[in-house]
Amino acid sequence: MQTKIAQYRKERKITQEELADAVNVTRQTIISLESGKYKASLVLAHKIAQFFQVTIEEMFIFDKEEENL
Amino acid sequence: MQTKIAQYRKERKITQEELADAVNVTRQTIISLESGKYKASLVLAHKIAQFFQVTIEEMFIFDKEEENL
DNA sequence: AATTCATGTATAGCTTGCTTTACAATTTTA
DNA sequence: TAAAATTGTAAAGCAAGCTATACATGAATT
Repeated sequence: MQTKIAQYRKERKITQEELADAVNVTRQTIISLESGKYKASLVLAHKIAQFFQVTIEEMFIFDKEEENL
Repeated sequence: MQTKIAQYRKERKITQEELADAVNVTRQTIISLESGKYKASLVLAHKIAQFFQVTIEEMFIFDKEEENL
């Protein structure tokens, strides 16, 4: 899974810490998500997408093993 | 968090087992999601939403503690 | 009434998301 | 260039998602 978190964050000139605070997780969590170390939970994904005013599907890009069809 | 999994599943006359097989988890997992025992992972949420041809946001309803605003 | 199908409960165990802390490296700014 | 801000790495530990298995209940069909 890839995410556009870093991209959107930089576009809007928001630091990892600001984002972390906004969605109520630690900076470590943001770093790990951005670097692909692990995947966000559904609720966190929702919070992040909402913060950037986009849908979850727009923010997180699933790859083929993660699809059904 | 609430989900429309059971609702959509019944509407389309799909059994828990069929859904479980379709998204590659056990029936237990579907039961637990439907009964609110725990929340789906992002990838599983995506698979389920995709199976029913809806967005994640349409399938999963977040409550206020899970929002930012 | 007996069988079958769909749903539900319970539990032990593995994996992974997330936290916390501490420290290192890189970039920015004064 | 020195200080400050931002990003990164590492590791131990807790909590939660998910599996696997086994058994119970209820509805539907014959």
